[in-house]
Order: sequence, then structure tokens, then C-alpha cells
Amino acid sequence: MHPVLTYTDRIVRLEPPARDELLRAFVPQEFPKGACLLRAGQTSQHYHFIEHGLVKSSFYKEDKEFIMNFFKEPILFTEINSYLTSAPSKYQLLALEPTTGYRIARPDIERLCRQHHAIETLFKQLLAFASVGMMKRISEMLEENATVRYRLFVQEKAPLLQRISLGDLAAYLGITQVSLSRIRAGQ
Amino acid sequence: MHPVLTYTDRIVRLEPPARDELLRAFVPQEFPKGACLLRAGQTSQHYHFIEHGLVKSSFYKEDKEFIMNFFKEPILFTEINSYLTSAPSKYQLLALEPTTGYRIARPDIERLCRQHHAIETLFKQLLAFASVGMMKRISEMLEENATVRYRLFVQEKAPLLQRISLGDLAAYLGITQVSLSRIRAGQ
DNA sequence: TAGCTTTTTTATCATTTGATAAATAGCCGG
DNA sequence: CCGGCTATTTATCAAATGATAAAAAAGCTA
Repeated sequence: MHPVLTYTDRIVRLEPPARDELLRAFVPQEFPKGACLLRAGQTSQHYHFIEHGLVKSSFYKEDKEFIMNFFKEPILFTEINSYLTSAPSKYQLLALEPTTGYRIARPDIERLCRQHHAIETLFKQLLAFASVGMMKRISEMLEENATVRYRLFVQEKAPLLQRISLGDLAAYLGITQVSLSRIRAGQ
Repeated sequence: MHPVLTYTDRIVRLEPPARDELLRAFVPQEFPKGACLLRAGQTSQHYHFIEHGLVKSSFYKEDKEFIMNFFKEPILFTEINSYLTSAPSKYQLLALEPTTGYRIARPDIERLCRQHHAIETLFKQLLAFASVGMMKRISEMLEENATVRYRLFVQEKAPLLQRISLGDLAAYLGITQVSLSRIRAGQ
């Protein structure tokens, strides 16, 4: 089965016409390590499905990078803010590993959401997943200091930990890499 | 026109059958100041429409309160995490002012979302708004210190500022009330 | 208005995190 | 295997924030 359908089947059941039309709208994509799926300043016009690989969503503030999220296979995602508001993105999407997958353009998504109620349900569910994740993130940033947030990340995202640099982990935790090194050393 | 429809009309256009059925599912609600719309530990089973009033979503960590968000009229919202996962809520919803409005139960929402594509679109849009807001929040917490986050709040949410205590603002910013007082004093 | 409670401010000291620089370790291409 | 990158650690000092206590201000109610 097509990897996009393997993924969407676990979220919502699509009838054959919806499945077929959805698949026709997805275009294969391939990115070497370090390539940008979306540059800051561009508008997010696609959802991306990652079949293999890892992508980070990040932005820069005065030469310091901060990471909003990591997206690893299999996942269907986009830079939501720019996608929803049509504003230029503050964030870039950058492949941390050689990444392959597919993408679908917003006009196709909007048309398919209008034509097939179940596809609208699918994209609503994607927003629901994103909301749950962001709420957890905000909650942790409010109540836990960097040391605890680091431990939680290690506990809950152990497989991801093997694939990202400590610098990127620090940028995700919202601290400097030097601070993270200190935390790892145990004070 | 019914205040719920005045609100939803600005998000998505509903046809008369959908409008009527939607309205029939909303039940009037009234809360005095200090009342709980949802207690921590309960499962979030409703969306709430606030016609007049103000509600905070917050949780406690070792006697310290942290605030996830303020919801002021007019708004249709819920504690999303518990609503979506059916898990007991970590968060409470508490009226900061005498609050009036309506609520709609999850089984009704699910039925209406199945029956009326446009109602599904409406609730998808509510998730979209929530996502945009949370992304901005995460972004700010990563890149700005408490002083800047305070200034941004004052700039962007001036009307809300008049209606909440400094203690609640500190709990929203993720700092102690004493720290916020120091920030306001200007170092 | 007096007295009580709650909110906000001020002060002091401890802890966490940042900035910077330098040392060490790891990695990769020739 | 060497040399040069890049990533990570260590060290030092500064800045931001927390914890605690107490004072001052504001609000409420009898």
C-alpha cells in the first residue's frame, strides 16, 4: 500500500474515491541532508509526508537558533502558522537527514477537503495532534526548568535523541548548548 | 441573532439545517466569579461559548499555579487536550468574572460533525486558531525573556490586562509574582 | 470608617542560565 | 594518518529569576 495511505488509515478511514484522489495529489519529494523544505520568509503552501528521514522546524533570533519541533517518519505535517495565515513563515523546515516522501499543495488540500468530508476530518485530526503536542510543550516550559525538560526529552523521545545533535536539542529546550552540556554533566 | 451564530458566522457559513441543529445542542450556562467550568481530574466533555465573561485555563505544580490561556468573550473553546484524548484533565477552567454563555456536549459535536460537513469545518477552524496561538506562545517562550514577554503581553493584550490580576499574569508568563513586580518596577 | 484580607511591592540571598573564551573530542576528506 | 573542521565540554563571571520574608497598598465588609 502507498505509505501515505498506511499513515492516514490509522487516523481516518477513507473511501476508495477519496483515497484515489488524495494519492493523485501527492508528489514525490527528496531532500539531501541540510536541504530546506521551506525557507523562512516563504509561505507554507504544502503539507509534507515524510516516508524516511527527519526534519526540524526552527527560526533565528539574533543569530541564535530555536527549534519548534522535530518531525520524523512517518508523519504528515507542515509549518502550520504560515499555512493557516498565508503569512510569510518565521520558521524554516530543514532536513536533518536525507529525507524522502511526498508533498501535497494547499489548493489540492482545500479542494479535497471540500469534496470529501472524510479528508476534512483527516486534516482536522492532524490539527488535533499538533494541538495536543503544543499544549504539552507549553505546559512543560511553564512548570519545568531546563534540567527537568532535558530529562523528560530523554525519557520520552529516546529514539529521536540518537538522531539529533546536542546543539539542536539545546535549541529545542530553549537554552544554550553550553548550558545543556552543563546539565548533562550533572551541575 | 443568537450569539453563537454571530460568532460562528465569522468562521464558516452554515446552512439553515446545520444552524438550527447546532443551536439546539447548545445549553445556556452561567457561572459566578470563581466557579469551575472544568475541574482538574475531570474529562473535558464540552465546548463552551462565552457570551460575557472571562475564564482561565490553569494547573498547579506543587502549589504553584501556571496559566495556559485566558478565554474572553466572545469565544468558543474547551480544554483541548482532555477533550481530544479523553484523559482526565491536568487543567482546570475557572471563571475570573461572572460568566454567561452556552455549552455543547461532545456526543452532540461528534454527531453534528458527522452529519454536517460545514460543522466539521467549523471545529477544524477552532483547532486552527488554537494552533496558531499556541505556536506563537511557544515561539515567544523560546526566544524572549520574561521582561520582553511581559511587554509583548501589555502591547498585544491591553484590554485583557485590565481584567486580570498581576498574579495571574505572572502565572501566564511562567514567572513568580514577585519577579513580575520587579520587572514592572523596571529592574 | 475601622479592621481584615488580599494584592502588590521591596529587599536579600540563592539558584539557574547566559556570555564568553578556551580546551578537548570527534569527524571527515585528502 | 594528517590536518582542519565541527561538536562538545569545561571554566569563569554576569544577568535573570526563584525563594523567602516583610512592608506597603488596595479592596472588602461590617
